[in-house]
Amino acid sequence: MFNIEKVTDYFYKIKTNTVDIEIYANKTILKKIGEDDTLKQALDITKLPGIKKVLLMSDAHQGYGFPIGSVAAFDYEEGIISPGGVGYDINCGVRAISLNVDVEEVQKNAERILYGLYAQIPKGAVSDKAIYYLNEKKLRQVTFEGAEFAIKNGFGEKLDLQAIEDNGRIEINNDCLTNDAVERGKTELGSLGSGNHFLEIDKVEEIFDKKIASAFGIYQNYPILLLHTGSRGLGHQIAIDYLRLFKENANQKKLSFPNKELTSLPFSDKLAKDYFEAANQAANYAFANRQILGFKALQIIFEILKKPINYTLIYDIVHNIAKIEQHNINGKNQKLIIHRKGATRAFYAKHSALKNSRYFEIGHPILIPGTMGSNSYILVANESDQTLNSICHGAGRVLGRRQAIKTLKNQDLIAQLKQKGILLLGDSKKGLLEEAPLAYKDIDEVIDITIKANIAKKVAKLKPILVIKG
DNA sequence: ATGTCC
Repeated sequence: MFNIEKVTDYFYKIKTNTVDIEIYANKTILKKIGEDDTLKQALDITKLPGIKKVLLMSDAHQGYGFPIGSVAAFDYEEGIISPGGVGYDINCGVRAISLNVDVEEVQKNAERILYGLYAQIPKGAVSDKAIYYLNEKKLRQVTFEGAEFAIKNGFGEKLDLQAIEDNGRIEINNDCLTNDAVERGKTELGSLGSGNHFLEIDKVEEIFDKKIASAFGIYQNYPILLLHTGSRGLGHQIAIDYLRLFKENANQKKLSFPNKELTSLPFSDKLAKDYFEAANQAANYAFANRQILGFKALQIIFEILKKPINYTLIYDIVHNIAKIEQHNINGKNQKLIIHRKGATRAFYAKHSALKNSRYFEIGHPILIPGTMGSNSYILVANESDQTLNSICHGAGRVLGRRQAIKTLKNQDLIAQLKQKGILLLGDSKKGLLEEAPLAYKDIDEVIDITIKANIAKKVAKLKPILVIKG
Protein backbone atom coordinates (compact mmCIF):
# COMPACT_ATOMS: atom_id res chain seq x y z
CA MET A 1 0.00 0.00 0.00
CA PHE A 2 2.85 2.38 0.79
CA ASN A 3 5.78 2.97 -1.48
CA ILE A 4 8.60 3.14 1.04
CA GLU A 5 11.87 4.43 -0.35
CA LYS A 6 15.06 3.39 1.40
CA VAL A 7 17.51 6.27 1.81
CA THR A 8 19.98 4.57 4.17
CA ASP A 9 19.83 1.47 6.39
CA TYR A 10 18.36 3.70 9.10
CA PHE A 11 16.28 6.25 7.21
CA TYR A 12 13.30 5.80 4.89
CA LYS A 13 10.90 8.09 3.04
CA ILE A 14 7.37 7.93 1.70
CA LYS A 15 6.51 10.50 -0.95
CA THR A 16 3.08 12.12 -0.67
CA ASN A 17 1.27 14.97 -2.44
CA THR A 18 2.60 17.46 0.12
CA VAL A 19 5.66 16.58 2.21
CA ASP A 20 7.59 13.33 2.50
CA ILE A 21 6.99 11.12 5.54
CA GLU A 22 10.50 10.75 6.96
CA ILE A 23 11.04 7.55 8.93
CA TYR A 24 13.90 6.67 11.26
CA ALA A 25 13.91 2.88 11.34
CA ASN A 26 15.79 -0.26 10.35
CA LYS A 27 14.20 -3.19 8.50
CA THR A 28 12.87 -4.85 11.69
CA ILE A 29 11.34 -1.68 13.12
CA LEU A 30 9.95 -0.67 9.73
CA LYS A 31 8.13 -4.00 9.56
CA LYS A 32 6.64 -3.42 13.04
CA ILE A 33 5.56 0.12 12.12
CA GLY A 34 3.84 -1.36 9.07
CA GLU A 35 1.74 -3.76 11.17
CA ASP A 36 -0.51 -1.13 12.78
CA ASP A 37 -2.01 2.18 11.57
CA THR A 38 1.15 4.28 12.06
CA LEU A 39 1.80 4.93 8.36
CA LYS A 40 -1.87 5.61 7.57
CA GLN A 41 -1.96 8.12 10.47
CA ALA A 42 1.24 9.77 9.20
CA LEU A 43 -0.21 9.99 5.69
CA ASP A 44 -3.37 11.66 7.04
CA ILE A 45 -1.23 14.28 8.80
CA THR A 46 0.41 15.23 5.49
CA LYS A 47 -3.07 16.30 4.26
CA LEU A 48 -3.58 18.90 7.02
CA PRO A 49 -3.25 22.63 6.14
CA GLY A 50 0.20 24.19 6.27
CA ILE A 51 2.08 20.92 6.78
CA LYS A 52 5.84 21.41 6.53
CA LYS A 53 7.33 18.21 7.97
CA VAL A 54 6.26 14.79 9.23
CA LEU A 55 8.74 12.56 11.06
CA LEU A 56 8.37 9.09 12.51
CA MET A 57 11.02 8.22 15.06
CA SER A 58 12.38 4.72 15.67
CA ASP A 59 9.90 4.13 18.53
CA ALA A 60 6.78 5.08 16.52
CA HIS A 61 3.47 3.27 16.91
CA GLN A 62 -0.15 4.18 16.39
CA GLY A 63 -1.85 6.60 18.78
CA TYR A 64 -4.96 8.78 18.96
CA GLY A 65 -4.87 10.70 15.67
CA PHE A 66 -1.14 11.30 15.48
CA PRO A 67 1.24 8.36 16.01
CA ILE A 68 3.20 8.24 19.24
CA GLY A 69 6.83 8.79 18.29
CA SER A 70 5.97 11.45 15.72
CA VAL A 71 6.86 15.05 14.99
CA ALA A 72 4.59 17.19 12.84
CA ALA A 73 5.40 20.80 11.94
CA PHE A 74 2.97 23.31 10.43
CA ASP A 75 3.44 26.79 9.04
CA TYR A 76 2.82 29.42 11.74
CA GLU A 77 0.61 31.58 9.49
CA GLU A 78 -1.18 28.97 7.37
CA GLY A 79 -1.04 25.93 9.64
CA ILE A 80 -3.10 24.25 12.35
CA ILE A 81 -2.82 23.04 15.92
CA SER A 82 -4.33 19.69 16.92
CA PRO A 83 -4.98 18.34 20.44
CA GLY A 84 -4.45 14.83 19.02
CA GLY A 85 -0.96 15.95 17.96
CA VAL A 86 0.01 16.47 21.58
CA GLY A 87 -1.92 13.65 23.20
CA TYR A 88 -3.90 13.30 26.41
CA ASP A 89 -0.92 13.54 28.74
CA ILE A 90 0.25 17.08 28.02
CA ASN A 91 3.89 17.50 29.09
CA CYS A 92 4.45 13.91 29.84
CA GLY A 93 8.16 13.90 30.52
CA VAL A 94 11.18 12.45 32.24
CA ARG A 95 13.34 13.74 35.10
CA ALA A 96 16.75 12.29 35.98
CA ILE A 97 18.44 13.10 39.28
CA SER A 98 21.97 12.04 40.14
CA LEU A 99 22.19 10.80 43.75
CA ASN A 100 25.51 11.72 45.31
CA VAL A 101 25.80 8.53 47.34
CA ASP A 102 27.54 5.17 46.78
CA VAL A 103 25.48 2.75 44.74
CA GLU A 104 26.36 0.02 47.27
CA GLU A 105 24.42 1.93 49.90
CA VAL A 106 21.38 1.99 47.65
CA GLN A 107 21.76 -1.70 46.77
CA LYS A 108 22.22 -2.70 50.43
CA ASN A 109 19.01 -0.84 51.33
CA ALA A 110 17.16 -1.49 48.07
CA GLU A 111 14.22 -3.32 49.60
CA ARG A 112 13.65 -0.71 52.30
CA ILE A 113 13.87 2.08 49.71
CA LEU A 114 11.47 0.21 47.43
CA TYR A 115 8.85 -0.20 50.16
CA GLY A 116 9.47 3.33 51.50
CA LEU A 117 8.83 4.89 48.09
CA TYR A 118 5.91 2.57 47.44
CA ALA A 119 4.23 3.56 50.69
CA GLN A 120 4.86 7.29 50.50
CA ILE A 121 4.64 8.27 46.82
CA PRO A 122 1.03 8.91 45.72
CA LYS A 123 0.38 6.81 42.63
CA GLY A 124 -2.15 4.87 40.60
CA ALA A 125 -5.42 5.85 38.99
CA VAL A 126 -6.76 7.77 41.96
CA SER A 127 -7.69 11.44 42.03
CA ASP A 128 -7.45 12.30 45.71
CA LYS A 129 -3.89 11.51 46.67
CA ALA A 130 -1.29 14.22 46.31
CA ILE A 131 1.79 15.57 48.04
CA TYR A 132 0.60 19.17 47.83
CA TYR A 133 -3.13 20.00 47.90
CA LEU A 134 -4.28 23.27 46.31
CA ASN A 135 -7.18 25.68 46.50
CA GLU A 136 -8.38 27.24 43.23
CA LYS A 137 -6.18 30.31 43.49
CA LYS A 138 -3.04 28.28 44.15
CA LEU A 139 -3.90 25.77 41.44
CA ARG A 140 -4.08 28.59 38.89
CA GLN A 141 -0.79 29.94 40.28
CA VAL A 142 0.88 26.54 39.66
CA THR A 143 -0.22 26.64 36.01
CA PHE A 144 1.42 30.05 35.62
CA GLU A 145 4.61 29.38 37.59
CA GLY A 146 5.47 25.75 36.87
CA ALA A 147 8.49 24.34 38.73
CA GLU A 148 9.10 27.70 40.41
CA PHE A 149 5.93 27.22 42.45
CA ALA A 150 7.28 23.93 43.79
CA ILE A 151 10.67 25.40 44.67
CA LYS A 152 9.10 28.40 46.43
CA ASN A 153 7.24 25.91 48.58
CA GLY A 154 10.30 23.97 49.66
CA PHE A 155 10.57 21.28 46.97
CA GLY A 156 14.11 21.69 45.64
CA GLU A 157 16.55 24.49 44.90
CA LYS A 158 16.46 27.48 42.57
CA LEU A 159 19.47 26.04 40.75
CA ASP A 160 17.27 23.15 39.57
CA LEU A 161 15.49 25.52 37.15
CA GLN A 162 18.61 25.67 34.93
CA ALA A 163 18.26 21.94 34.31
CA ILE A 164 14.61 21.86 33.23
CA GLU A 165 13.34 22.29 29.67
CA ASP A 166 12.19 25.92 29.32
CA ASN A 167 13.47 26.45 32.88
CA GLY A 168 10.35 24.69 34.13
CA ARG A 169 8.02 27.53 33.17
CA ILE A 170 6.25 28.40 29.94
CA GLU A 171 5.01 31.99 29.70
CA ILE A 172 1.20 32.19 30.03
CA ASN A 173 -0.72 35.24 28.80
CA ASN A 174 -4.33 34.19 29.43
CA ASP A 175 -5.92 31.81 31.89
CA CYS A 176 -7.66 29.27 29.63
CA LEU A 177 -8.20 26.36 32.05
CA THR A 178 -11.60 24.66 31.93
CA ASN A 179 -13.63 24.28 35.15
CA ASP A 180 -13.27 20.50 35.29
CA ALA A 181 -9.51 20.74 34.77
CA VAL A 182 -9.28 23.14 37.72
CA GLU A 183 -11.19 20.71 39.94
CA ARG A 184 -9.04 17.71 38.99
CA GLY A 185 -5.82 19.67 39.39
CA LYS A 186 -6.47 20.57 43.03
CA THR A 187 -5.92 17.06 44.39
CA GLU A 188 -3.22 15.57 42.15
CA LEU A 189 -0.11 17.77 42.44
CA GLY A 190 2.74 15.47 43.43
CA SER A 191 1.36 12.16 42.19
CA LEU A 192 2.78 9.59 39.80
CA GLY A 193 -0.30 8.30 37.98
CA SER A 194 -0.44 4.95 36.21
CA GLY A 195 0.13 3.39 32.78
CA ASN A 196 3.71 3.80 31.62
CA HIS A 197 4.56 6.25 34.41
CA PHE A 198 7.17 5.12 36.89
CA LEU A 199 9.67 6.04 39.54
CA GLU A 200 12.90 4.06 39.62
CA ILE A 201 16.48 4.06 40.80
CA ASP A 202 19.03 3.06 38.18
CA LYS A 203 22.73 2.42 38.23
CA VAL A 204 25.02 4.03 35.66
CA GLU A 205 26.09 0.88 33.81
CA GLU A 206 28.24 2.37 31.07
CA ILE A 207 29.64 5.76 30.13
CA PHE A 208 30.21 6.45 26.44
CA ASP A 209 31.49 10.02 26.69
CA LYS A 210 33.22 10.81 29.95
CA LYS A 211 33.56 14.56 29.39
CA ILE A 212 29.91 15.12 28.56
CA ALA A 213 28.73 12.68 31.23
CA SER A 214 30.56 14.55 33.98
CA ALA A 215 29.20 17.85 32.68
CA PHE A 216 25.74 16.27 33.07
CA GLY A 217 26.60 15.05 36.60
CA ILE A 218 26.75 11.40 35.57
CA TYR A 219 29.45 9.02 36.85
CA GLN A 220 30.09 5.30 36.39
CA ASN A 221 28.23 3.12 38.95
CA TYR A 222 26.42 6.05 40.54
CA PRO A 223 22.70 5.80 41.32
CA ILE A 224 20.23 7.88 39.32
CA LEU A 225 16.61 8.53 40.18
CA LEU A 226 14.46 8.37 37.06
CA LEU A 227 10.91 9.70 37.08
CA HIS A 228 8.33 9.52 34.29
CA THR A 229 5.02 11.33 34.70
CA GLY A 230 3.02 14.27 33.36
CA SER A 231 0.13 16.64 33.99
CA ARG A 232 -2.20 13.95 35.41
CA GLY A 233 -5.96 14.55 35.32
CA LEU A 234 -5.60 18.28 34.69
CA GLY A 235 -3.84 17.81 31.34
CA HIS A 236 -6.15 14.94 30.43
CA GLN A 237 -9.19 17.13 31.09
CA ILE A 238 -7.76 20.00 28.99
CA ALA A 239 -7.31 17.56 26.10
CA ILE A 240 -10.87 16.19 26.46
CA ASP A 241 -12.53 19.60 26.82
CA TYR A 242 -10.68 21.34 23.99
CA LEU A 243 -11.10 18.37 21.67
CA ARG A 244 -14.86 18.71 22.19
CA LEU A 245 -14.74 22.50 21.66
CA PHE A 246 -12.58 22.03 18.53
CA LYS A 247 -15.09 19.51 17.11
CA GLU A 248 -18.06 21.85 17.71
CA ASN A 249 -16.20 24.77 16.18
CA ALA A 250 -15.03 22.74 13.19
CA ASN A 251 -18.59 21.51 12.58
CA GLN A 252 -19.90 25.08 12.59
CA LYS A 253 -17.24 26.05 10.08
CA LYS A 254 -17.91 22.88 8.06
CA LEU A 255 -14.24 21.94 8.22
CA SER A 256 -13.43 18.37 7.24
CA PHE A 257 -10.48 16.20 8.23
CA PRO A 258 -8.82 13.07 6.85
CA ASN A 259 -10.28 11.38 9.97
CA LYS A 260 -12.06 12.78 13.01
CA GLU A 261 -9.20 12.05 15.38
CA LEU A 262 -7.26 14.71 13.49
CA THR A 263 -9.67 17.49 14.45
CA SER A 264 -7.67 20.69 14.38
CA LEU A 265 -8.09 24.43 13.88
CA PRO A 266 -6.08 27.10 12.10
CA PHE A 267 -3.62 28.46 14.65
CA SER A 268 -4.92 31.93 13.79
CA ASP A 269 -8.30 31.06 15.44
CA LYS A 270 -8.98 32.26 18.96
CA LEU A 271 -10.00 28.79 20.15
CA ALA A 272 -6.72 27.39 18.80
CA LYS A 273 -4.78 30.00 20.76
CA ASP A 274 -6.86 29.25 23.88
CA TYR A 275 -6.03 25.54 23.59
CA PHE A 276 -2.34 26.42 23.21
CA GLU A 277 -2.50 28.53 26.41
CA ALA A 278 -4.40 25.84 28.36
CA ALA A 279 -2.00 23.13 27.16
CA ASN A 280 0.92 25.29 28.31
CA GLN A 281 -0.78 25.72 31.69
CA ALA A 282 -1.02 21.93 31.89
CA ALA A 283 2.67 21.77 30.92
CA ASN A 284 3.55 24.06 33.83
CA TYR A 285 1.49 21.86 36.16
CA ALA A 286 3.52 18.85 34.97
CA PHE A 287 6.82 20.68 35.59
CA ALA A 288 5.65 21.40 39.16
CA ASN A 289 4.46 17.80 39.53
CA ARG A 290 7.85 16.33 38.60
CA GLN A 291 9.68 18.91 40.75
CA ILE A 292 7.60 17.96 43.81
CA LEU A 293 7.64 14.19 43.23
CA GLY A 294 11.35 14.12 42.51
CA PHE A 295 12.20 16.07 45.64
CA LYS A 296 9.83 14.04 47.81
CA ALA A 297 11.46 10.84 46.52
CA LEU A 298 14.88 12.24 47.47
CA GLN A 299 13.61 13.02 50.99
CA ILE A 300 12.36 9.44 51.37
CA ILE A 301 15.55 7.86 50.03
CA PHE A 302 17.97 9.94 52.09
CA GLU A 303 15.88 9.53 55.22
CA ILE A 304 16.15 5.75 54.83
CA LEU A 305 19.91 6.09 54.25
CA LYS A 306 20.10 8.50 57.24
CA LYS A 307 22.04 11.09 55.21
CA PRO A 308 21.50 14.72 54.23
CA ILE A 309 19.92 15.17 50.80
CA ASN A 310 22.70 15.43 48.21
CA TYR A 311 21.74 15.46 44.53
CA THR A 312 22.22 17.02 41.09
CA LEU A 313 19.26 17.48 38.81
CA ILE A 314 20.58 16.15 35.49
CA TYR A 315 17.59 17.27 33.45
CA ASP A 316 13.83 17.38 33.17
CA ILE A 317 12.59 16.93 29.61
CA VAL A 318 9.23 16.95 27.80
CA HIS A 319 8.02 14.49 25.16
CA ASN A 320 4.35 15.47 24.61
CA ILE A 321 3.88 19.12 23.66
CA ALA A 322 3.17 21.69 20.93
CA LYS A 323 5.63 24.57 20.55
CA ILE A 324 6.30 27.57 18.35
CA GLU A 325 9.87 27.26 17.04
CA GLN A 326 12.06 28.56 14.21
CA HIS A 327 13.66 25.93 12.01
CA ASN A 328 15.48 25.70 8.75
CA ILE A 329 13.61 23.56 6.23
CA ASN A 330 15.06 23.24 2.70
CA GLY A 331 17.37 26.19 3.31
CA LYS A 332 14.55 28.45 4.46
CA ASN A 333 14.20 29.67 8.04
CA GLN A 334 10.57 29.19 9.05
CA LYS A 335 8.33 29.88 12.03
CA LEU A 336 6.49 26.66 12.82
CA ILE A 337 3.95 25.06 15.13
CA ILE A 338 5.66 21.82 16.13
CA HIS A 339 3.78 18.89 17.63
CA ARG A 340 6.06 16.48 19.45
CA LYS A 341 4.01 13.47 20.47
CA GLY A 342 6.14 10.85 22.10
CA ALA A 343 9.12 12.71 20.72
CA THR A 344 11.79 14.44 22.78
CA ARG A 345 13.28 17.87 22.15
CA ALA A 346 16.99 17.69 21.28
CA PHE A 347 18.98 20.94 21.10
CA TYR A 348 22.68 20.60 20.39
CA ALA A 349 25.65 22.54 21.84
CA LYS A 350 25.55 26.33 21.45
CA HIS A 351 22.00 26.28 20.08
CA SER A 352 20.56 29.73 20.72
CA ALA A 353 17.51 28.20 22.44
CA LEU A 354 19.78 27.03 25.28
CA LYS A 355 21.07 30.45 26.28
CA ASN A 356 19.42 30.32 29.73
CA SER A 357 20.32 26.69 30.30
CA ARG A 358 23.17 25.12 32.26
CA TYR A 359 23.94 23.18 29.07
CA PHE A 360 24.55 25.87 26.46
CA GLU A 361 28.18 24.77 25.88
CA ILE A 362 27.47 21.08 25.50
CA GLY A 363 23.82 20.50 24.50
CA HIS A 364 21.19 19.36 26.97
CA PRO A 365 20.83 15.79 28.21
CA ILE A 366 18.23 13.75 26.30
CA LEU A 367 16.52 11.27 28.61
CA ILE A 368 15.21 8.10 26.95
CA PRO A 369 13.67 5.57 29.33
CA GLY A 370 13.50 1.91 28.29
CA THR A 371 11.10 -0.50 30.01
CA MET A 372 11.04 -1.67 33.63
CA GLY A 373 13.31 -4.57 32.68
CA SER A 374 15.69 -2.93 30.23
CA ASN A 375 18.26 -0.18 29.96
CA SER A 376 17.59 3.53 29.72
CA TYR A 377 19.82 5.94 27.84
CA ILE A 378 21.06 9.49 28.20
CA LEU A 379 22.10 11.04 24.89
CA VAL A 380 23.24 14.37 23.50
CA ALA A 381 22.18 15.76 20.11
CA ASN A 382 24.47 16.15 17.10
CA GLU A 383 24.59 19.50 15.36
CA SER A 384 21.92 19.06 12.73
CA ASP A 385 18.41 20.27 12.02
CA GLN A 386 17.32 17.19 10.06
CA THR A 387 14.82 16.19 12.77
CA LEU A 388 13.70 19.69 13.84
CA ASN A 389 15.74 19.10 17.00
CA SER A 390 13.72 16.04 17.93
CA ILE A 391 14.42 12.44 18.86
CA CYS A 392 12.58 9.31 20.00
CA HIS A 393 11.14 9.14 23.54
CA GLY A 394 11.39 5.51 24.63
CA ALA A 395 11.10 1.94 23.45
CA GLY A 396 7.64 2.38 21.93
CA ARG A 397 4.92 -0.25 22.25
CA VAL A 398 4.63 -3.31 20.03
CA LEU A 399 1.60 -4.74 21.86
CA GLY A 400 -1.47 -2.64 22.67
CA ARG A 401 -2.52 -2.61 26.32
CA ARG A 402 -5.28 -5.18 25.94
CA GLN A 403 -3.13 -7.35 23.70
CA ALA A 404 -0.28 -7.26 26.21
CA ILE A 405 -2.53 -8.51 29.03
CA LYS A 406 -3.93 -11.28 26.84
CA THR A 407 -0.57 -12.45 25.51
CA LEU A 408 1.42 -12.19 28.73
CA LYS A 409 -1.16 -13.11 31.38
CA ASN A 410 0.78 -16.11 32.69
CA GLN A 411 4.00 -14.23 33.27
CA ASP A 412 5.22 -13.37 36.75
CA LEU A 413 6.99 -10.12 36.05
CA ILE A 414 8.09 -9.50 39.62
CA ALA A 415 9.88 -12.88 39.70
CA GLN A 416 11.32 -12.42 36.21
CA LEU A 417 12.80 -9.05 37.04
CA LYS A 418 14.11 -10.27 40.37
CA GLN A 419 16.20 -12.82 38.48
CA LYS A 420 17.75 -9.94 36.58
CA GLY A 421 18.48 -8.13 39.84
CA ILE A 422 15.64 -5.64 39.50
CA LEU A 423 13.13 -5.07 42.30
CA LEU A 424 9.63 -4.24 41.07
CA LEU A 425 6.49 -3.16 42.90
CA GLY A 426 3.21 -2.03 41.36
CA ASP A 427 -0.41 -1.44 42.29
CA SER A 428 -1.99 -3.96 39.94
CA LYS A 429 -0.95 -7.11 38.11
CA LYS A 430 -2.87 -5.92 35.05
CA GLY A 431 -1.04 -2.59 35.12
CA LEU A 432 2.32 -4.37 35.22
CA LEU A 433 1.42 -6.71 32.34
CA GLU A 434 0.48 -3.73 30.15
CA GLU A 435 3.98 -2.40 30.75
CA ALA A 436 5.87 -5.69 30.47
CA PRO A 437 9.19 -5.47 28.62
CA LEU A 438 7.78 -7.77 25.91
CA ALA A 439 5.00 -5.23 25.18
CA TYR A 440 7.72 -2.87 23.93
CA LYS A 441 10.30 -2.70 21.19
CA ASP A 442 13.94 -3.41 22.03
CA ILE A 443 15.30 -0.11 23.42
CA ASP A 444 18.86 -0.97 22.36
CA GLU A 445 17.67 -1.29 18.76
CA VAL A 446 15.62 1.94 18.92
CA ILE A 447 18.66 3.81 20.24
CA ASP A 448 21.02 2.13 17.76
CA ILE A 449 18.97 3.52 14.85
CA THR A 450 19.09 6.99 16.39
CA ILE A 451 22.87 6.81 16.71
CA LYS A 452 23.49 5.31 13.26
CA ALA A 453 21.20 7.92 11.68
CA ASN A 454 23.54 10.54 13.21
CA ILE A 455 20.83 12.31 15.20
CA ALA A 456 22.56 11.96 18.56
CA LYS A 457 25.35 10.25 20.43
CA LYS A 458 25.27 8.08 23.53
CA VAL A 459 26.46 9.58 26.80
CA ALA A 460 25.41 6.94 29.34
CA LYS A 461 23.48 3.71 29.74
CA LEU A 462 21.45 3.06 32.90
CA LYS A 463 20.21 -0.20 34.38
CA PRO A 464 17.30 -0.35 36.82
CA ILE A 465 17.86 -1.40 40.46
CA LEU A 466 14.32 -0.83 41.72
CA VAL A 467 11.09 0.21 40.01
CA ILE A 468 7.78 1.59 41.37
CA LYS A 469 4.76 1.53 39.05
CA GLY A 470 1.40 3.20 39.59
C1' DA B 1 -2.70 8.52 29.27
C1' DT B 2 -7.33 8.56 32.30
C1' DG B 3 -11.69 9.80 39.04
C1' DT B 4 -8.65 3.13 33.61
C1' DC B 5 -15.54 0.44 30.74
C1' DC B 6 -21.20 6.19 33.01
